[in-house]
Amino acid sequence: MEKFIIEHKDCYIDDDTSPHEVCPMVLVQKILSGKWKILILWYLVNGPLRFSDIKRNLPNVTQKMLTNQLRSLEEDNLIYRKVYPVVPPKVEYGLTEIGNKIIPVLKTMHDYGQEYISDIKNE
Amino acid sequence: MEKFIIEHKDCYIDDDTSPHEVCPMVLVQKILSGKWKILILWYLVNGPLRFSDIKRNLPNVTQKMLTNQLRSLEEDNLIYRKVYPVVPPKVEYGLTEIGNKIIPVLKTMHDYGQEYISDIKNE
DNA sequence: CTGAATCCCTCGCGATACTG
DNA sequence: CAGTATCGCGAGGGATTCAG
Repeated sequence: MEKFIIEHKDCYIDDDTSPHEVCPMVLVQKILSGKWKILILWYLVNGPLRFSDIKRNLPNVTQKMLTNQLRSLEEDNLIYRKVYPVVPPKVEYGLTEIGNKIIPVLKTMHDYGQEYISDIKNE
Repeated sequence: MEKFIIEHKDCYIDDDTSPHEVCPMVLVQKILSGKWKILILWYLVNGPLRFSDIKRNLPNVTQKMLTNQLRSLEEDNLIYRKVYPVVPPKVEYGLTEIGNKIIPVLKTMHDYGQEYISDIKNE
């Protein structure tokens, strides 16, 4: 919970009894904030991938940003990072247990995105 | 679709047949990017609210930012803005039709947030 | 009450180059 | 292949003031 010292006053939506409680929505907002986070997660749904695999499918991300976002997701325990001591280096990223639990969120997002697109087109 | 001229190359996840197609996940990412968006939407789930009502429950947001985020959500057609010609001014914000469709996403997010919190606590 | 207008600054993000 | 290291820009965000 280190990173998520969230002031309860950030959000009065969940009228939690205890003060200084974490608001779930604020938490999710923080976890998913970042230009490439949900795309990375979405891409890992089908199984672990190597760094280059992820990068290949997110052509507009720079190495720095990809590393950055992966580290952040790793800190939040959504993904794991496994280094194979081989040469050339091989690093694998995959969803953790708690990372897998976010899949429904991603799926719902994807459904909404498609619905949004078709709704707009039909105007 | 004005705002969402999304290069297909941003995302190879949905292997759409047509090039320059919009990736649903990129779309959702753009729609929800912003520090207060999902909190505002989540708060409007229970019905329309006045500006001051929203502000009261998001104590750390400034007037400028709240206005800013509301305008953005309005541009994306997620919320409507209704001005009552009275004095003092009364402005009401509520979910549009396409805004209502995002509720499942918010609910799933909220569930995940709670699960995340309890999982962390049990470590 | 609900804004708009300013000023200002952090930091997210990108471009580029270098390493084991 | 999978990273670090630097530099720097610009947007996102915050504090304050003014207005209808």
